[in-house]
Amino acid sequence: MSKVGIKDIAAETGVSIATVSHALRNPDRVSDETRRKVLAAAEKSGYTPNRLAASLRTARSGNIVVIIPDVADSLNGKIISGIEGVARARGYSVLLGNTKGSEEREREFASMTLSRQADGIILMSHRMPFADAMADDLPPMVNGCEDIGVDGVPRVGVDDRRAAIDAIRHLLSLGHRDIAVITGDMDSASSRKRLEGFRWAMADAGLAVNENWVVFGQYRPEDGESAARQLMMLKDRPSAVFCFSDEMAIGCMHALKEQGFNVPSDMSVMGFDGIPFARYAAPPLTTIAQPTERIGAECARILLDLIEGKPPEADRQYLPHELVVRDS
Amino acid sequence: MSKVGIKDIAAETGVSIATVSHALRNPDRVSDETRRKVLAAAEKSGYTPNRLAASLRTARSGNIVVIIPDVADSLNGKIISGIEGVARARGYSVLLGNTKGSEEREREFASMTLSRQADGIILMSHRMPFADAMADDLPPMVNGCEDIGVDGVPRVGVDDRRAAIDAIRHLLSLGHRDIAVITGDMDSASSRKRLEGFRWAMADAGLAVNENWVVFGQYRPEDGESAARQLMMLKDRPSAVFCFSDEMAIGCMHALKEQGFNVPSDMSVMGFDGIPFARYAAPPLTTIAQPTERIGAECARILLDLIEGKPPEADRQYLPHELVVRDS
DNA sequence: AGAAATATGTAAAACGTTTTACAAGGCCGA
DNA sequence: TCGGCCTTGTAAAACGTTTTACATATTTCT
Repeated sequence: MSKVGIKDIAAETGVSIATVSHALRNPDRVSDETRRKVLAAAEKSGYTPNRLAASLRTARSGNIVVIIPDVADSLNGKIISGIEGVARARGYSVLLGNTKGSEEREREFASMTLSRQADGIILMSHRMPFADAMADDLPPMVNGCEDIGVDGVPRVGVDDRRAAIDAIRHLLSLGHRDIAVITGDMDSASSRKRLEGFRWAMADAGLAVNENWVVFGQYRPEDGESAARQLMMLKDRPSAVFCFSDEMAIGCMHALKEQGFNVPSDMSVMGFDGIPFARYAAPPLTTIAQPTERIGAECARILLDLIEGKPPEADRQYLPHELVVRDS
Repeated sequence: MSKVGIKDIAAETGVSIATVSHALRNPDRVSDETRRKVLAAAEKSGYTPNRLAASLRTARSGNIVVIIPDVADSLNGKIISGIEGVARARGYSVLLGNTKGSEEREREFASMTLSRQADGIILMSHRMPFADAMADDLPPMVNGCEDIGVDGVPRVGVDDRRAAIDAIRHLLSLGHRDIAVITGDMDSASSRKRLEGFRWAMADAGLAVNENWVVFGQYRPEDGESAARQLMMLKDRPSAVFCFSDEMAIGCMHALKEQGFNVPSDMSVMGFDGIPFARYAAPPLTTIAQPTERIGAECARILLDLIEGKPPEADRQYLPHELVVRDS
C-alpha cells in the first residue's frame, strides 16, 4: 500500500490536482458537485495530505517550539500543558525544547525557526538565544515568566515584584518581623524582581533586612533543604522564610522537621508558584500561586497572533497571582 | 534579508547546488578544496538548510511524537525528559501529544505519521490509535508503560505484576494481613496487572482478599482522598493500603491525617511510581519506584532503531522496579 | 442578442532540498 | 596508445503540495 497522494485522488476523480487542492482547502473555489466527488474519493482512499510538502510550499511549518529548562518540573509541565492546549486548538503542534539550562541547547532549539521547522518560539529562559547581530528581524517569539528585555519580544507572567511584596506583607500581617528569603537563580530577572520586592516591602515596613537571612538557591528542593540547615545554624534565627519556589519551600520544611523544628510554630514557610503538591505538603503550604496554565495559554495565543501577523499588543502582560493561605 | 538558500551559496562559490549539497552531507563525494570553499561560504552567509525541504525529499521528518495523557504529571514529565534526551542526541525532535485521555486526540496525534510530520510514535496509552483496518503496516511505534497488546509494537516498562507482588510482600513482612488497594484506571493493562499481582500475592500468603477493600481510582490525588474516606467509613478497616500511584497515596495520606488517623501507626500507605515528591511527603512515602527517565530513554532508543530499520528486538522489555522503603 | 461578469477548471511554476545518472578529466596498467 | 577505472562535478528529476495565471463555460445585465 504505497502512500496515496493528491495525484492519485485527482486521477481517481478525473480532475486536476489543482482542483483537488482547491476542493480541500478552498471549498468556494469549486462546484458543490466536484467537491463532493473529491471529498468522497479522499475519504474512500484514506488520503492524508503530506504536511511537509504543504509546509514547504506555504513556508509555514505549523509548529512552535517551547524552550524550557525542564519539562519534568511541576511548574513547567502546567505551562506546557497550557501552551499545548491553545496551540492544538489553533492547528499548531508543539516541539519540545528541553534545555536543562544549557545555553547551547537553547540556541539549538531556537535555530529551528531558521531551519523552518518551527514558526515561532516560546522562550522560558532569561537568555536571548540569538546572536545580537540579528537583533533586528527576529522570528516571532514570546518570553514566558522570564524577561530577556528585548524590544518586540512580549513577556507574559506575573508581576514578580508585586507578588513578593504581597507575600512579605502577609508574613508581616502575621506578626513576623524576622523574615528570611531563599532566592532562585539570580541570573533570572524574575528572581531579582522578587528580591527587589522583598527589600522594598521590608523597608516600607520600616524593617532592616538581615543579609545573613537572604540565601541563594536555584529553585530546587535540595536548595531549600540546604538553605534551611544553613539558616538554622545561625545564632539569631528568622521566624519566617519566604522561598522563591514551592519546591524549595517543601525541601525547606522537610529539613526543618528533620531537625526537630515545627512548621509553622517555630518557623513559618511561604512558597511561590502554587504547584499542585503544595496542597499536600505537611503542613499544607502557604504560597503565591501563579496562573500557570493561563500563562502558557497566553504565551501561545500571543505567539500565534504574532505568527499570523496580527498587530502586536503590549510588550509586557501581567497575569494576576494569588495569595493562597494554608497552614505553613 | 531574504533567506539564503543552497542556491545562493552555490552561486557564491561558483559550483552547482548538487555540489553544495554533497559538500554538506557527503564530504567524501567532493574534493577538499571545494568542500572548504563551500563550508566557508555557508558559514559566512549564515546558511541554515531548510529542513522541511530536506524532509520532503528524503521522506523523513526527523520528528517523533509522544502521545501521553498529561505532560504536567510528575511521572510523565520524567518519561518525556528521558525520551527527549536520547531523541536529541540522535538528531530527532519530539512533538508533544497531550491527550488528556481523549481517544480522539490520540488518533489525531497518531495521524501525524500519516501526514509525514513524524516518523514514529511513542504511545503512553492503552488504546490502539489506529483503525484495525491498518493493523498491518503500522508506523514505527513503541508502547510505554501501558500495553495495547499489538504484535510488532514493543512495550517498555516495569513488570507490573511482579512489582505489585513485591509491594504486597513488603507489607506482609511488616505484619500486615488486612491489606487494601486503590487501583488505577482499570482500562489500562498495567493497572490490571498490578491488581492481578496483588491477588496472587495474597493468595500465595494464604490470605483472602476483602472485596470491600479494593477501591477503584484513576491515579489522581483526589481519588486517593476519596478512597481513603471510603475505607475509613467501613466497620472493618484495613491496616495497610497499597495505592497504584504515588499521587493517590499522597492524597490518601492527606485524607487520613485530616480525619485524625496517623500514618503509619493507624494505617500504612504504599505508593507506586517513585515520583520526586514522594520523598517529601509526610511521612516520606514508601513506594515502588519506576525507572522513569530510563523508560523514556529506552522507548526512544527502540523507536529510533525501528525507524532507522534496525531489526526489532524482544516484544516486551521489562525494566527493573525498585522497592524504596521510607516511613509510611 | 451581445457584452460583461462570474463560476469552474487546469497547466505549470514554485517551494528548497537530495539523489540519480551521466560527463569529463586524469591516472594506471598493459 | 588504448581501455578502463577513479575522482570530481553537474544537469535534471523528484518529493507532494499550493498558487498563479489563464481558459472556457455559464450567468447576468442592458
